[in-house]
Amino acid sequence: MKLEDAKLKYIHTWGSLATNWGINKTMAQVHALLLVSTKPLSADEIMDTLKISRGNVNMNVRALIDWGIVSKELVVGERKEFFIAGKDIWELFKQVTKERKKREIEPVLKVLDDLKNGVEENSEDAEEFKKLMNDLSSVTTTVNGILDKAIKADEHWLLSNFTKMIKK
Amino acid sequence: MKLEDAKLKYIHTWGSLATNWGINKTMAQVHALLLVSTKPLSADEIMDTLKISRGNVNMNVRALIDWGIVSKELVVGERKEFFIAGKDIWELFKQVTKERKKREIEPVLKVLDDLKNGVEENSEDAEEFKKLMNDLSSVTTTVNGILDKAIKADEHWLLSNFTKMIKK
DNA sequence: TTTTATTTTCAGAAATTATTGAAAGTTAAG
DNA sequence: CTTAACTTTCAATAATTTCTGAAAATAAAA
Repeated sequence: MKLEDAKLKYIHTWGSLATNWGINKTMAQVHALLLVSTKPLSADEIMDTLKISRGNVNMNVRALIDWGIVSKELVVGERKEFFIAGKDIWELFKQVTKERKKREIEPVLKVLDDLKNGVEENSEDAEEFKKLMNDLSSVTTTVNGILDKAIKADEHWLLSNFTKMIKK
Repeated sequence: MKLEDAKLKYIHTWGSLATNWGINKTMAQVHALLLVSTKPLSADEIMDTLKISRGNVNMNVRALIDWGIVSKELVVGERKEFFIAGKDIWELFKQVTKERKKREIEPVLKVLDDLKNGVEENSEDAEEFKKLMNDLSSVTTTVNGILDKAIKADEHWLLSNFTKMIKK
C-alpha cells in the first residue's frame, strides 16, 4: 500500500468510527487529516483533500479548536491561517476524555442527584427509585474518578499501576 | 417532585444523553423505562408510555436484548411477551462496556495494525506515519486493557483499590 | 383446521443532522 | 482611506437517521 493511500484510508476509517461515538464524521476526518499531515494545512488544502465546502471546514476546524485538539499555526509570509493537530496521542486521549467528562458526565451526575433528592415520598417504590438513582450515580462517580486519574497520568504509569492493582 | 414525574424526567434525560454517545434516543428511553419500572412491561405498555409505534418498540427492544441489557420475561396467564431490564447498574455498565469494546474498539485495533503493516515504504514520512499508527494502537490497547479489567472487577473492590492507587 | 392474538418486517414518511455557498464581516496591505 | 485577501455566518438544501403503520408472518387457542 502506498503511503498516501494509507493516510486516506486512515482518514476515512476514523470518520466512520466517529459516527459510532456521536462525533460528526467530517470533524473526525479533518482531525485525522491534520494528524497525518507533516505540515500545517490551510482551509483551502483541507477543502481540496476532503472535498468539502469552505463553510464546513471553518465550522469543524473551529469545533476541533474548541475541543482543544487542533490549533492555529502562523506560517511566515502567509496571510492565511494554518492548522495543526498535536501528535502526542496520549495527550489527545486525555484532552478528549477531559472534555467529554466535563460536557457529558458531570451534567449527568447533577441530574441524578437532583432526581434522588427531589422525591420526598417514602413509599417502597420511591425508595427503590432513589436506590436506582444512587446506584447510577455511584457507578458514574467511580468511572469519573478513574477517568480523572487517567487524565492526570502518564500512559505507562497508568497501565503498569492498573495492572499491578488488578493482579493483587 | 412526584415519583412518576421523577421517573419521566429520568427517562427523558437518559434519552437526550444517549444521542451524545451515538445511541438512539428511543432505545435509551425504552431501557430507562424498563429500569424504573417495578414490573415487567409489554410492548403495549411501552408504546403508551413513550408514545411511540409498535414497530419502533419492537426494533428497540430487540436491539436492547441484543446488547444483553434487557430480557424477555414470561408472565403467567398472559400470552404477550413482557420485558425487564436488570437492576444491577454495575453489571449494566460492564455489559455495555463489553459490547462497545467488541463492536467498536477491537475493529479499530485491527485497522490500525493493517495500516501500520501495509505500508512498505521507509521514507521519513512513512516512518512518521507508522509511528502515529503505533501510538494510536498503543493508547487504544492501554484503554482496552483497563476496560477489560473493569469488566471483570467488582465495583466496590475496583473503587477502593483505585482510590488507594490515586492517593499514593 | 380455523380463528384470533401477537410479533415482525420494511417501504415510505417524518425528523434530525450535516453541508453548501453566497453574502456579510474582518483584517491586513497598498 | 480603499482595496483585496481571507474568515465567518447562516438560510436553504441535502443527506442521513429514525419512526410509522399496515401487511405478512408466527404461534397459541378454539
